[in-house]
Formats: sequence, structure tokens, C-alpha cells
Amino acid sequence: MSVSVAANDSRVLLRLEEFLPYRLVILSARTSNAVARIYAERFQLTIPQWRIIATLGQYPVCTGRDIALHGMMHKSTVSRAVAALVKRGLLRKEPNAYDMREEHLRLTDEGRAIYEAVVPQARAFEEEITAAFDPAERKEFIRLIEKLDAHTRKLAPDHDPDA
Amino acid sequence: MSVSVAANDSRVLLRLEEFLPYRLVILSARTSNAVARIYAERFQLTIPQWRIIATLGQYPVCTGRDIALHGMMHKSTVSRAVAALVKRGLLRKEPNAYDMREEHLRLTDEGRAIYEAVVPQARAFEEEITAAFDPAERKEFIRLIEKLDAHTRKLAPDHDPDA
DNA sequence: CACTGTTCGTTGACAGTGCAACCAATCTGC
DNA sequence: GCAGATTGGTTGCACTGTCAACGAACAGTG
Repeated sequence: MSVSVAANDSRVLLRLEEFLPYRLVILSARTSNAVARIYAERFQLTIPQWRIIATLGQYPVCTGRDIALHGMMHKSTVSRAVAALVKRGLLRKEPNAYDMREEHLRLTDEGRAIYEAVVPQARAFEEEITAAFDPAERKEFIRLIEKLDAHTRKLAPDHDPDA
Repeated sequence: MSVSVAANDSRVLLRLEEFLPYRLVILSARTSNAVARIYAERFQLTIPQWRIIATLGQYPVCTGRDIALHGMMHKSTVSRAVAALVKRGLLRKEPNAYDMREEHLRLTDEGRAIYEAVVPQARAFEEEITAAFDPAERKEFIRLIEKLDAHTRKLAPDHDPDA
């Protein structure tokens, strides 16, 4: 801030660097960019694509709707990302005979291989960043994050349009 | 996840809901969306636009470059947001006689009025979310966030292209 | 059976963003 | 002073995400 000569002396002043929502954004952007590099560079996956693979790695069969809810994504985002993954052969769509509106999604072997290649690296990265903490701090941080998460979820329910 | 019948039984498994980077993204998205509503609905400001106003509220005179660094934004993002704000009369550009490449930016009275209208609401919102904590927890949370922030900054330096 | 309302998924239009190329002003070394 | 490198800022382009509208498949009602 080379140019600024003095801070605002008004009573109304917000220090952005100390504003919690801003801090969270910065922190999450940095970590999430770093994680994205893991699967973006080596496997050419976008963030929504990775989230879909991650969800299907965890729950082998889902509908698009399930994935959208689980990954906080818009259904159109999911739709396009799924299309791209199917085209690349990482995902398969299977019609659901009991409800022809929805389609069951499942990883192909190739898709699962990517999942299994990325997961250990993601885990390692998580280790790396939480190495900032000693064990007690780490546990406490998780606890506080959970508490904050639950609280904000009540305050600002994730806007669910119809998704 | 109505359809999934069983969790993956492979040794390679990542629980997305417990993956720290993912949690941070979700948490920060929710809080930052809630904050955005404050200035988006009433004042039609985008996030970069608000960050610029917030920076100039704190440091009355800056260059675009200063703002980009301070707010973790790309210089093109700043350039466009500044243009929009100037057009709306919330910001003024002033040539710097000592270096004609850069332009000094300053809030107009109208711009400052918006800043002063938003800040108390932003503060109030911060209060609201940290109400999840008792005073000791709040202090500890800030401390841990700072520690994590410092650590990740070393690990994954904010990609600075030339900005 | 229609008739209405809802849900899953796709698609077109649109806005915001990042990247890269670019211009103009400045600085550096010769 | 001049050539080349550097820096602040703008802009064209491609890419994504969001929103709104839509078609198709269900579910409930009379």
C-alpha cells in the first residue's frame, strides 16, 4: 500500500484483513487452489468434475441431483460436468427403470483409477496443511469449524432454489 | 443420497464432508454469500466492487495494483470493477503526476456513503456468526485461523503472476 | 383417463473471471 | 540519449457458473 499516507480516521472503518468472512475466503481460496492443482494439472479435471468423481468414489451410485446437493453445486453445473466426464469415459450413465427421469451415475474403471490416484495426494495435502497445528490444536480447530458451520447453516441456509 | 446402497469398501476412500479444504470452501462460500447479500441487493455491488470500496474505505488513496494485491484479485478484475464504479460515480481516478502509468483511486462522497452504510452491517454480521463461540473459543479460533493462514501461505504462495 | 403440479435433467443466453497479449510510461545500462 | 527490459493498466478471448425456460417423466386428484 505504498501510496496511502494514513488510515481513515472516521469512526466507520473496517479492517478487511481482520474481517472473518474475508479471512475465510482467502484461506479457502488458497487451500482449494492448491488442491485443485493436484487433479487439474495431471488429470485435466475442473473443480465440479472432481467433486463429482469424489462423490461417486464415496457413494458408488448417485443421481445428478444427489451430487448437486452433496457438492453444493448448481444442477446445470453438474449436468455439464457429467456430460464431459461421460465423454471422456470416466463415468457411465445408467437409466433407472423405476424412474425414467433420473439417471444413475457410476464411475468407470478409468474414473475410479483417477479417484484412487488423487485421494492419497489429497490426504497428503491435508496432512501438510494441518501440520500447522499440534494434535490438540488440530482437534480443537475441527471442533470449532464444525460449530461455526452448524451455526452459519442455521443463519444462512444454503440457497437451494430447486436444484 | 437416497439411491446409494453402500459406501465404497475400498481402502482408498475420501469422506468429502470431513476433508478440510472442502469444509473451508463450503463454510467460506456460505458466509461470503451472506455478506454479499448485504451489499449486492441494496447497492448492486459485485464482490470485487465491494472489495475495492472496502480497500479504499480503509486506505483512502490507492492504485489499482495496491488494491489487487490487498484483495487477492487479478488486475484485470480490478480494472473492470474500477471502471464500473467510476461510471456509477462511486470512485474517482486521479492521474499521478509523478508516474503517469498509475492512477490514484479515491472514493467519491457517494462511494464513501455506501462504505459507511455497509460497514456496520458487515460488522453486525460478523458478530452474528461468531456468536457461535463463547469469548474464549472466539479468541482461540482467530488464533488458529491465523496460524493456519501463515502456514498455508508458506506452502502455497498466492500465485502472484505479475499482478 | 385427462388435468394439474412437481421433479430430474438439459440447454441457451448472459455475466464474471482468468489468462495472455497489448499499449504507454518508466527505469536501467550502456 | 537510446535500446531493451519492466511496470501499471486495458482489452479480446475462452471458459465457467448462474439463471430461466424447457421437455420429459412421474404423482395425485376428480
